[in-house]
Amino acid sequence: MDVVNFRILEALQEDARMPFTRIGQELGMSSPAISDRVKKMEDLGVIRGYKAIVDPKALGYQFQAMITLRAFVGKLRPLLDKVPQLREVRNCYRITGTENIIMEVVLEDQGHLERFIDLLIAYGETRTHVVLSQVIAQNPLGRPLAKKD
Amino acid sequence: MDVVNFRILEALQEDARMPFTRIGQELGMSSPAISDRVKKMEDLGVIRGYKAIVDPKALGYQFQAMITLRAFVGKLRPLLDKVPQLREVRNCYRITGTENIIMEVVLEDQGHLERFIDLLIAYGETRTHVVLSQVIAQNPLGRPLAKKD
DNA sequence: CCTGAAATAGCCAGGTC
DNA sequence: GACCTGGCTATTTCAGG
Repeated sequence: MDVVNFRILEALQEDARMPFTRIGQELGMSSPAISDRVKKMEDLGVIRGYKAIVDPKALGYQFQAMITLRAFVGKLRPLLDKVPQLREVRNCYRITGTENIIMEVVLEDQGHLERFIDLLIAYGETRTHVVLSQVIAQNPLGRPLAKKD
Repeated sequence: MDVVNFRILEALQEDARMPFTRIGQELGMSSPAISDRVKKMEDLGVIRGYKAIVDPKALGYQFQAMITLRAFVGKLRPLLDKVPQLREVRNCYRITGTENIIMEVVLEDQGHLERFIDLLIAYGETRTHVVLSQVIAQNPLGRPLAKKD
């Protein structure tokens, strides 16, 4: 993980479909060299995949929300098993603090939001924060300053 | 936005580098047809880009955290202006509720976490939740059920 | 939306430092 | 080990229908 790899990561986080030839041009390298490095980063788990970023609003999801949940005793495990089946959940984290879980969800309308919360209250006490706007979205990960290869 | 477009979105959310030829094969269409549809979805803002998904741990970020912040009076605007400059912030949302802001951050170590919180307390009251594990990561967006094209 | 051709890009040797 | 070049294959892109 030298500086070249971080330049490659930077490019691919900005546009995952950018051709290796062009990345190579900007770095003064050939495309096989880039390809080798990318494959190695994929194998090492540094690169976990490539995803299209889709706008929920454009698909008809009127609301986005952050929901924290404090699980009832014995209900955390069942919830963790349930969450992967919920299409509304885009991201879900186990966290420290009085709440156990925080998830980012997309909802089609008010009724959908209500039904979703109803579903959750079987597992714990929830707190819902409707998203007003996204200030930063998928900011690329840079090189850790403390990192000494 | 018909069912074909949603199939394409599904594929590209799973792997943004999947060739259009292969997507076309699975849908019984030619690659130019896929290309046209993708370009149209990009122009409409449905597809906002393509990003490599990078593992923070593999880069040397030891902590990930969700931080909520309740801004002091007159401090929300300055914070919103500041946030885009912070490399630690991967996502940041304005939300409803007693807190105004929630952000997802990556930190290199304990000291980094401390410095970052110190920076934030100039703007408001913070609550930090260290991420223990990510239960769901970047779950693909599906077709809204209520959507009637 | 298709086909078919042209331009690009990715990929597999083999060779160099 | 990391990189380059050359040639082959795959993919994208562009035209016309």
